[in-house]
Amino acid sequence: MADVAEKAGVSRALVSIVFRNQPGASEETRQRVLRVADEIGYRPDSAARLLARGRSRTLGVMFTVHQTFQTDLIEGIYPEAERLGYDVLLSATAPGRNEAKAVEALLSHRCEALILLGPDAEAGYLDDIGHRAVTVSVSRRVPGARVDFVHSAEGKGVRQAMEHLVELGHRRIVHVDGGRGPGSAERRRAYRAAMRRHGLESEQRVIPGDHTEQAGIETGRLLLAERDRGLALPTAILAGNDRCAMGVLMALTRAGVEVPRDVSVVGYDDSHLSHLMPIGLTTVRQDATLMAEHAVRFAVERLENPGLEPREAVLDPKLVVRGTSGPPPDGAA
Amino acid sequence: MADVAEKAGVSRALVSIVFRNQPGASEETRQRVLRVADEIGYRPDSAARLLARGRSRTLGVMFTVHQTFQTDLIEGIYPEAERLGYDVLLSATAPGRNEAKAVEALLSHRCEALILLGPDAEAGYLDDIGHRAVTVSVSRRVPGARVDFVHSAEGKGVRQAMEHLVELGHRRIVHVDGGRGPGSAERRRAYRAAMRRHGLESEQRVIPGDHTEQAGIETGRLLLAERDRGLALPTAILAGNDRCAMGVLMALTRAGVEVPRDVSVVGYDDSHLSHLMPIGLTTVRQDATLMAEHAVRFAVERLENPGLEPREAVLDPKLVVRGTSGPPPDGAA
DNA sequence: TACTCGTCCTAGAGCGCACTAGTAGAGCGC
DNA sequence: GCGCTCTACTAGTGCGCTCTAGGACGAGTA
Repeated sequence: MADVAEKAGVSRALVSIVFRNQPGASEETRQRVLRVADEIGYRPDSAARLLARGRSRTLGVMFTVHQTFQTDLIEGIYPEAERLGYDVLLSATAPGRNEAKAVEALLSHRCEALILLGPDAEAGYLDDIGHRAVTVSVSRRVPGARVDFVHSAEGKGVRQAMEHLVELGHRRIVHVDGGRGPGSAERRRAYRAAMRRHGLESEQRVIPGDHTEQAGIETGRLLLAERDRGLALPTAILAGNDRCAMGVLMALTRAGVEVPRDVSVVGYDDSHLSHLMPIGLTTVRQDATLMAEHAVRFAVERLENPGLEPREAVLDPKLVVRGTSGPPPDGAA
Repeated sequence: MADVAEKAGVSRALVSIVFRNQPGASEETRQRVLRVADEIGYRPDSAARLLARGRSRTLGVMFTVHQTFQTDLIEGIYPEAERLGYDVLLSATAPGRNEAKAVEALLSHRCEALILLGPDAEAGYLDDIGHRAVTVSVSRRVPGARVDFVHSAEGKGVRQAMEHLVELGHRRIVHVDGGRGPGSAERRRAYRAAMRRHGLESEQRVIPGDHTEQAGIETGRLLLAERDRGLALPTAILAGNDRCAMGVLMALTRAGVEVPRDVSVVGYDDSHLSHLMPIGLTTVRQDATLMAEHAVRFAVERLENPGLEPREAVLDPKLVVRGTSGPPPDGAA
C-alpha cells in the first residue's frame, strides 16, 4: 500500500480511500491509484482491514457437506449477503470435524454473525455462541438459546403430505423419522397428530432413522424382512427427508417392490435430488432461497441494530406431488 | 488480551506465549492464564494473529456447491490440512458468483494457498493466480499455468469402462461428454481412442453435455426422440460423470427403457451418489480422499519450500461394476 | 478584504496480536 | 564470591490497514 501511494504520488490514506470507494478523491487520482495498484499487483489485505475497522462485515456459515438441502441454502445465502454488503465464509462439519470446531474456525476468523444450517449441538452450547455472536439457526429450533430461527412450518408440510396419502386411500402409513436431524421432532409429532386425526392411531408407526440414504436403505431392508416373515408391507412411507426417501426407494426397488404401485414414498425438502429420481419424488417443498434470505436478513438486521431480539421466521412448505405416490394396491388392509 | 494479562498478573506477551502453546511459561502460569481467559471469554483474534505473524497457515478451497464429487473431496481436505497444522476456508461458486469472485474472497482473507476443485477459468487467469499464491488445480489440467495438478488417470478409467462394455458385447456405445467440465477433454479423447482400438470407429458418437443431471436428461430425451423416429438406441452410454449418468437413467427409466436390460449406463467419479441408485451405478471410481490428501500436501510442501516447482499427481481410477451395466439386448446390431 | 465552505488531500494513532531483544532471578561449579 | 546458563518473564515494535482530525486551496458570500 505504501508502494502504491509512493508510486502514485499520494498518501497511504488516499489509497485507502480509493480502495474503499469512499468520497474524498478526485476521479483523476482515483484512476491513477487504481492503475498503479494494478501494475504493482497490490490487493488490500482483508486481515489488516478487518483489524483496523472494528467490523468485519463477514457472515460465517456452518453446514454439512453432504446435506443437499443445505447446499441449496448456501446458493441462496451468497447473493443476499452480497446485496447487503457482507462477505461469506463457509465452514463445514464432516467426519472428524464437529460443529464446535467449525464454529470456532468461523468465530476466530472474525465472522460477526453465524448462520448455522441444521445445527445439532446442545442448546446450552448454542446459547453460548448466541451470546458471543449474532447467531441464526436454520431448520432447528433451539429452545431457550439466544438465536434467530428460520424454518418452515414442519407441521403444515407433514399434514399436507399425510392428507395426500390418506386421500389416495392409504391407511398403513409409516414414518421413518430423522432422528436428531433438524426438524425431525416436529415432523414426527405432526405425523402422529395426523394419524390420530384420521382415526389411524392404531396404524401409527415411527421407525427410527436419520437424514441419510443409509437410514432409508436400512428401513427398506427392515420392512422387507418383516414381509418375508409374513407381515404386510405398509402401503405408504413418509421419510424424514429426501435423502432418506431415496434410500427407501433404492432398497425397495432393488427387491422388486414397485413404487408407487406397491408402496408410496414421500420425502421432505424438495432438495434438487428429488426431481431427479426416475419417476420424480413426491415431497414437501421448503423454499431454500427464501429461507436463506431470511437467515441473512435476520443476521444483518440484528448486527446493525444491536437492541433487536432474536426472531423467528416460519415459511410455508408445500407438497409437490410427483411420481412416487399413488393409490394403495388393491386389497391392502 | 490486555485484560487477560492484567487479571492474570502477567504481560501480554506471556498470554501470547500461552495461547501459542510455546515454551517459555511455567505450567502454573499457563493454567492461570487459560483460566482467566476462559472467565473473561477471551479468544485470540485470528485477523490480528494473521497480521502479526507473516503467515496465515490457511488454505483456501474453491468448489462448486452441487458437485458431489467435490464435496467428497472437501471431506478429505479438512483432516489432512489439520494434520499439517493448516486452517481451511471454503468459498463456493454458485449462480451469480463466478470463480474469480470466489478466489478473490479467499485471497483477500489471506489464504496462502488455493486449492481449486475443477476450476473452469481460462489458463491465463489461473496462471495469474498461480503467480500470486501457491495454487493447486484438482481434476483440471491447466497447460502452461503455474499450478500443481492432482487428477486421476482419466484415460485409464475410461479404458477400463470401455473394455468392460466391449467384453459384455456392446458395440453401439455413445459418450455423453462433460463439456468444459474437469477431465472431460481427457475422457472424450480416451473414449474415441478406445472405440478405435476396438474397431468401432464407425460407431463412435459423442453427445455434447456437461456434468449435471440436466445434461443427462436431455441426452436421454434426444436418444428417445431418435428411437421414435426409427433409429436404434445405443446399447451402452458412457456418461461424463455420475450426475450426468443419473440424468440419463432418469430419462430412460421414465420412458420405460430398462437399465441394464435395454441399455447399459456407466458413470464416472463414484461420488457417494452412485451406490445409492436403486440398482447401483456402474462407474469409474476416483479416490477422493487420496486426491484431497495429495492436493493439500502439494500446497503445503510448496508453501514451506518456496523453491519447489509445481508438480502433478496422477492417481489410478478403478472401474466399479454395479447394476447399470450388463450384456446388450439380443439382436442388437 | 475577510470570511466561510467544500473539495481534495495528509499526518498519525491505533486495531490485537507475534516476535525480537532483553531482564530478573535461580541454580551451578569453581 | 564470581561468572555462567537456564528458565520465566516483559517492553516495545511493527504487521497493513482504517479513521479522525485537520491542512491547503479555490470558489462563493458578506
